[in-house]
Amino acid sequence: MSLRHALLGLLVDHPASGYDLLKAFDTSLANVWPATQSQIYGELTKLADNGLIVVSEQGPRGRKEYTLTDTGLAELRRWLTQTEPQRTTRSDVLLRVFFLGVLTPQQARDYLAGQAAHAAELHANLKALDAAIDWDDDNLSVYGRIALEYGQRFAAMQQEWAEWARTQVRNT
Amino acid sequence: MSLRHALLGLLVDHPASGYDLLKAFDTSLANVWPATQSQIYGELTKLADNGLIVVSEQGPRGRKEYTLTDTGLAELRRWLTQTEPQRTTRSDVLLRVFFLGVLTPQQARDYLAGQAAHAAELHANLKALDAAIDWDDDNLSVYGRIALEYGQRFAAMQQEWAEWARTQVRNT
DNA sequence: TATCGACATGTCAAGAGTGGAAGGTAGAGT
DNA sequence: ACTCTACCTTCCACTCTTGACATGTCGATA
Repeated sequence: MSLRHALLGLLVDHPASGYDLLKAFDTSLANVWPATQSQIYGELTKLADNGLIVVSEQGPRGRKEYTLTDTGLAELRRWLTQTEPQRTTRSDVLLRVFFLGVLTPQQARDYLAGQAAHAAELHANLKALDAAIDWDDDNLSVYGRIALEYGQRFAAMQQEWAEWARTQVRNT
Repeated sequence: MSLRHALLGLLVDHPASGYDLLKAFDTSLANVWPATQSQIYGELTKLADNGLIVVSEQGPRGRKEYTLTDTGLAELRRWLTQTEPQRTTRSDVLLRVFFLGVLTPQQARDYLAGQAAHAAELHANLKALDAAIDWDDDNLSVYGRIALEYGQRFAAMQQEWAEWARTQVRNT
């Protein structure tokens, strides 16, 4: 249900087409709320049907540019302030940990080492990204920076945890 | 699909009915891979159709106890060693951060403060749970402990991040 | 001028996940 | 004897998500 609001949020700053939004999902939002093309186009149609956005301009190649309506902005604000974020997350990585007992200790350690390596790589990438961006004082920068910081802390935590976990697996 | 393998994993130690498994999902696995009753019963039927589990005993009240087959155990091992965990997670909490700019700085800080409080509460609960459990040296204990440690570190990280983030939001 | 890559949207099938209704039994306590 | 609770399963309707297929146009460049 958040996809709807993610689209509204992206349309706050400037109108955009489904194609534009698709790219936004593939880049900046990819690590937070991935979405496919079919989902985005479908949701945009529904959003327009419900009057939360409108087609403000038609471009070449059938391009339809959507603009947020007042109703849409109000709905976005309502979502942010009146509803609780859903905190039920699924972690495939962690789920597997519960069942590592069916493998040999060596295999279990390999798995954890793999996760540590993956987290380390992600951390390095995010750090580089952070350094590469020229952060301003505007809203987008402030909140983008906060989100990126989350990613970095999360990756660091995962790496440390996986490395620690590896040492906990003894040859029984 | 991970639900399938979660069920196989739970059946490794001992046979269980859908009802038993439902309770397992509601308690220990709730924070890692939540699942509803409809999903579990449906998946068990499919698993049995495919020979990964078998009905080993019929009890009172239509109770069907499932046991893992050799094929099922092999599939679980294959999943753990041959397939990569899916790392695409969705975070509603973080998604909202991207759009806090449409609120007033005060509202944004309130949101972050709420997340910090929530994480603090979760951390305290997990810490208490950790202290309450009498950890052994067996596999279940080792990997259960590792998973719980993840939860604690994650909660702590979220709390620290949210508190830090709150200080980043200035009155512009 | 031909063609290729980026632009741009639509649709469909299948699987995953949610929430609830419906139906029924065994056993424990009053 | 009665009733209540916990036990136990099946089915359904709906939404969300994925992945693939289909279709076509604009603009640059060789």
